[in-house]
Amino acid sequence: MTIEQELVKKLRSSNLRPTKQRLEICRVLFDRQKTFHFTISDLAQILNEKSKNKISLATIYNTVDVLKSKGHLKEISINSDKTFFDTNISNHHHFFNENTNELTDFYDEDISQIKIKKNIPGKKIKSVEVLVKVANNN
Amino acid sequence: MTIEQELVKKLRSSNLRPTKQRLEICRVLFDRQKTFHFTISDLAQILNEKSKNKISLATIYNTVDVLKSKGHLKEISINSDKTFFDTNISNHHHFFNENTNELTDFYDEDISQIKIKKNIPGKKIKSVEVLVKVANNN
DNA sequence: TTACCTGCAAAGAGTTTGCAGGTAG
DNA sequence: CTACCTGCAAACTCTTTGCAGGTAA
Repeated sequence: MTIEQELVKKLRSSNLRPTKQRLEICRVLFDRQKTFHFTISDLAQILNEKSKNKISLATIYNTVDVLKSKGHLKEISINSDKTFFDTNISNHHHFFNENTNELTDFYDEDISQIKIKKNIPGKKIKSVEVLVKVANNN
Repeated sequence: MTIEQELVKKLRSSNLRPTKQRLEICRVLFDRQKTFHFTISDLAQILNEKSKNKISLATIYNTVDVLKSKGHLKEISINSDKTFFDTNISNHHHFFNENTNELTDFYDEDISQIKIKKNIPGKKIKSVEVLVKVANNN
């Protein structure tokens, strides 16, 4: 399957018609090697630089929200004025660089096995995410 | 030391004069047995119910921000439209109940020891926080 | 008295919504 | 052709700021 076909499939599986705006958004998000951490304004800026015909913020918000609700994007739990998203939807963890506000992924193999010894009656664990905040040594 | 004196001390150590508005805020935050997780609007609502003379939102934001910057409150990393704070400033972890949006603390003793095997050159680890999302079984 | 504080309202920033015109199927 | 989609602007929510009058020390 070509990348373009995969993008169309992602959109269709989200009940979204593959319009040219949405395909452009999906290319930025998913046609890349490394996972991508972004805010809506990051994404809007990249889209504006890439193509001359600007895509409305409303369309970007709408598309990202639907992709997230369908599990193609993950929202990252970082308190910030803006909402962060991640194209890596697997269960993984983050370094948050307090000096630059940059996020870096890390995986279960980079951390000792986590076992939660306390449980909440009637509740099921949905995810376990570790956020490691780092900063310059000085 | 009486509780009232402790509140005054907290404010003074934050370079804030103990005005009646700020004392009222501090009473809600710190004069309690269990730790308190809240958003600014939670706090404002409690303050408004408690006393008839309403405290301005600006004052609440300002006071909470200073208390946080001085280490008397902690900001919790949860992606939400609102910012969450915690009166428990020790290093600890959270359950986040996706059904009710409620937070519960848990401590190092409730989780296996966490060892980060990957490190970032030139950076020092400031904190390691685990967020466990839970939801109803159905 | 002087520096700091409060409340209000206005301003900002991020996000959502309503609607008229446009496009995929 | 019809249902869905887009862009724009207005609306909304949370948070910050400016300022005139008030209060702690």
